[in-house]
Amino acid sequence: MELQEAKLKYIHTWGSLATSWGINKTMAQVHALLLVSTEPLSAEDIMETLKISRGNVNMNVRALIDWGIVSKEFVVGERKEFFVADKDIWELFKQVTKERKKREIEPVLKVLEELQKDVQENTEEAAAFKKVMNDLSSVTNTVNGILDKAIKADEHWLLSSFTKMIKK
Amino acid sequence: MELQEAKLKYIHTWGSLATSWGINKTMAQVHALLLVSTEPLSAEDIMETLKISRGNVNMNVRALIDWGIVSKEFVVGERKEFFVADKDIWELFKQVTKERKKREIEPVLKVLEELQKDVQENTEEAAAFKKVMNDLSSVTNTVNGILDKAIKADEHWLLSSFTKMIKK
DNA sequence: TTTAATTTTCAATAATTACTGAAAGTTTAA
DNA sequence: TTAAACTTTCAGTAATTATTGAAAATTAAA
Repeated sequence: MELQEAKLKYIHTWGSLATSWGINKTMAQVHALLLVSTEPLSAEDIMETLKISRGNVNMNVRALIDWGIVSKEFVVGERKEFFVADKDIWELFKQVTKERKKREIEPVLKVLEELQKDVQENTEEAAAFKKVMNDLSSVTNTVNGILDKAIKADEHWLLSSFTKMIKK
Repeated sequence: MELQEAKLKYIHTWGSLATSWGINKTMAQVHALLLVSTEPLSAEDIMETLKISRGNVNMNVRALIDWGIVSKEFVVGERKEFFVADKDIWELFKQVTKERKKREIEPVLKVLEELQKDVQENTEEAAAFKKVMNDLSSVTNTVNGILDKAIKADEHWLLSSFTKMIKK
């Protein structure tokens, strides 16, 4: 397979996979494009390669910057902005984890705790409900703690720790 | 807060949170409803509580069964079907993890490996591309392995192993 | 069998989400 | 300054995804 063909295949595959992860297709494609680019790309470059509008590029690049996985880069002699994606995949994983944790897990914990606290009733049914809320909190907290450690870890450490843990 | 009110609040909150996880809102609400029900529920019960159509109930209950987190239950003297959700939250977490792994992670690995293999070119650019694909595979494989262990673990073991690991 | 109860399917439609493109806003070079 | 280059915004529209509801299929009691 030609390199360019492989790059495009990666970009398009990534776009469709993203959908199942609850991530906007175009956002995933823009990120994929920047990830396999050797050079920083301008809005025009992205528009042309992905065949999307300027507005769409702007919105999605902005979202990627907001997620902390793409940054602006200045190119000498050029007035317009260029964008790059960090090529360190472990960093990428950690950053995405950090953001999803903040956006998608922490709000869950808040609601679960609130619901347990607010029910005063002392019936058996209320106890069962509180237990479910409590168990949900407990599992979510465990996962959250593990993700916290992953975010702070370097890849090698994480891998080796898990290997040890798993062998036990 | 009244117990019934709290249950409804949980059901609705869960529905909106699900959206950000790439999960259908109604599917999440049906599951939440079954999770906080003390009794098995019929399609009618679900229709009334969530104010949705019979077709919608049927499709989403079916999907939940397919995910392995809801099951049919027969009620003596009743001809129609009733549904229940397993109340063990750790089991729920493992089952969801298992399914998402199968549906959303394993296909990624397949594509990444394919793309590395298929590029013959020996330029510097091709090497860079292969490195990105390889790093993506490597991180994904690590995560996949961890999830595999989690799926087989019981909650207490996982929690204590992680605690030990983290303290080190 | 027949028929009534129940479940399933799926075309039509509604709701949601994403995208376009042009106008408004901002920046920088002359 | 001013004007060209560039970026941002957002109302309108397109594309996608979810839901309805009624007809078809299935099941089981009479």
